[in-house]
Amino acid sequence: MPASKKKLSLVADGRIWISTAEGKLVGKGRIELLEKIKQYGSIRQAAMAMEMSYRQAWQLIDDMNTKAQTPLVISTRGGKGGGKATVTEKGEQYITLFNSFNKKFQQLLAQQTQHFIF
Amino acid sequence: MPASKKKLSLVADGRIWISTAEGKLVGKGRIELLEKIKQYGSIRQAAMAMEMSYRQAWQLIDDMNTKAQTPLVISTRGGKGGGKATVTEKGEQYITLFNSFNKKFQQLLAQQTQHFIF
DNA sequence: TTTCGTTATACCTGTTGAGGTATAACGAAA
DNA sequence: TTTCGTTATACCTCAACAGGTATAACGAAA
Repeated sequence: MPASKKKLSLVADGRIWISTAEGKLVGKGRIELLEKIKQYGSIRQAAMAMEMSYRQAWQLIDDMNTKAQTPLVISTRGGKGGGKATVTEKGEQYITLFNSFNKKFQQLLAQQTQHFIF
Repeated sequence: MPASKKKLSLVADGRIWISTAEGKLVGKGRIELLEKIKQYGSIRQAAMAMEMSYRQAWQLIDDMNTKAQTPLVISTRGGKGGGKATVTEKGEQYITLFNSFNKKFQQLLAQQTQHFIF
């Protein structure tokens, strides 16, 4: 088989998220951010772990807290350690909800990709 | 219920496409474009029907034809009517393939959205 | 050989949004 | 009251991209 006619492999791909009427609430990146905040207790450290600027992380959190009725992340500044951030119970719920949704989606992608093999 | 606490309705949302190693091959918009070309036999008229510039439509088609081994659209210029465009058999196959994939995806979204009602 | 509507392609420009930098605010602990 | 690391927020800039405009190429029909 010549290089110019190398077999074309097709892959089912996509992205998912959970929306409110105001638009996107949580997707893969935001959920990962929540998980890192839960792990480190700090927005800054979570951002660093994801190789994302603090500014960007903060904006994502602010957007989530604005769109959801209940804050998903609560943060305080000053004091020991300079400040901290914690994921609320509601935030945990979204993590669980999205991961379950995403698992089913990944299964669909894998299944469909199989169908693309002629 | 005060307006500030209006019930938050969550929706499972997302986008899907079929990729090659070179990246995105076809998604919702491109498939719709193929269908319009099939309908009108003209890139320009298909673009107009989708309220898209000819330029953009042409770029999408060129990208599809480049990434797929076989052209999905064949076009000729000059002659009666100024030129024309037809969707190839391969193009038709992608329309069918994607629409089937998309149907299952839409079912997943609907099903998941049900789960979001607490 | 002129007309016509389309395909094909080059070029230019404004915008928007991603991202960095800078700095104020904060409060517990020392 | 000083220190410290974080949260919170303003500001600026540059590149990438979307999108329009312009124009060449084309060939059947009149």
